[in-house]
Amino acid sequence: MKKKKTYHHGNLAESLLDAVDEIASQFGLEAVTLRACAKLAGVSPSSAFRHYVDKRALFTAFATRALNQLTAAMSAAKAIAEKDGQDAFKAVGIAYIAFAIDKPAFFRAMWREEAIYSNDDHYRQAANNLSAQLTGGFADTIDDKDPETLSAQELLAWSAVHGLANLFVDGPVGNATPRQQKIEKAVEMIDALMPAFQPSNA
Amino acid sequence: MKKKKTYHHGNLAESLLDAVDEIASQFGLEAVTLRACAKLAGVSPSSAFRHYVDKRALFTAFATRALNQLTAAMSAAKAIAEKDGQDAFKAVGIAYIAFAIDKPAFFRAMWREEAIYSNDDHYRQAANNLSAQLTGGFADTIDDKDPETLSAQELLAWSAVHGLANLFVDGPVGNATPRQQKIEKAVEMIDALMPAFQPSNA
DNA sequence: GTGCTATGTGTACATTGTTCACATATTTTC
DNA sequence: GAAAATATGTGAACAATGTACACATAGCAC
Repeated sequence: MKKKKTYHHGNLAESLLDAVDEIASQFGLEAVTLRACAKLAGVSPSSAFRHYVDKRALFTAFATRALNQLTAAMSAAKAIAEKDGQDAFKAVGIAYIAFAIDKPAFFRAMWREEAIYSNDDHYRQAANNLSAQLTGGFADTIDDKDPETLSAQELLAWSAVHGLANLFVDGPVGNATPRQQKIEKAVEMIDALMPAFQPSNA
Repeated sequence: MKKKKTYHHGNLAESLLDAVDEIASQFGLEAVTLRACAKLAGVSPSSAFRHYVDKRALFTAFATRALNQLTAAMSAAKAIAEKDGQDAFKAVGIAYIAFAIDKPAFFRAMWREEAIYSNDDHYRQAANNLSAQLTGGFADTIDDKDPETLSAQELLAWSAVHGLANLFVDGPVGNATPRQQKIEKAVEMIDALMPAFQPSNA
């Protein structure tokens, strides 16, 4: 039940992502260094390049993973809300913001345009899925859809949620505020947003 | 009319900010290196430390400057809108998003929590001013105000605008879209938001 | 002028991303 | 099952970067 002390690691690509996860969680994204990741995975620095062409490629994979985690969290929140007969969008929006609050480094990693290859296929796919999950309550199709085709209301919904998440994580809002109060602020904001989604305003 | 070839530079602190500006504009934030800035300012690398304790401090100063530029742009847009009898918030919101589109590196620099000292006094002040300028149309006081005290509607307004700006700059929205279309999208989004600000929804 | 302080220089060092020739494991092929 | 081919990990090296420090030079106070 130990590490098989084999020369080959067996699952290094994943392990490196776990290392990014670990270091980013504890010390922030800026502290994530290739060498530290390699060390955490118990492997020499240069071995990372067998699995990722770049540090940037590693970050891209990590961003993709984070996007998928957030999408899953939203999906779970939606399922619960629907079962309880509550507003699905509200639940999904709160899940989005809560994720940003709880895992700021992950949230930052998802959108670091200059530090990832944002036209990577897997990354794009994950971003599309996230977009579809968030705006799913609005459109007829929950299918995977391109963020370019969002309606004004869908774009508004995403923007508001995404914006508050960013203001909490990287902005001057709620810096010294405990988590619970931030969530309440988020609920208030989404409540204030609801009138924009009345059928009469379509 | 040349550089006075004096041993002392005379205005290095500012010149270094100009260098960040220049490099970030041309090659992005990630390309900004202390040594490159020093070279651009015509000075040795170590001299930068006489004016900024850190690279991070330099970035903080640059972020502050960028915040003030954005605040000024919003202020100008507001003045024009008021003179023309147009909706002030809409004009200010568009100015915010347009700034992000036109100067993405500057916009990113403003909110890089992990790369700046976000509790620096000047930075905080600039962020407060920006907050006040954006939400000025809502509150009774346009005075400098703490972002913590924003109402739900003010927070919604900022979140929506900030969110779309971020989606354009670092997100999957509008990647291949020409500037003008992004602006139109922004106008649509803000239009969709307006019902949330009706007095009946206060 | 003589100091005092502010500002810029040059050298040096540790850390980082990355490369490359080499070593070792795994898989394929006969 | 041996040999060949391929995949995966290693170690030493390099250039670039942020930063420290002892020193040089400028500007100012008296």
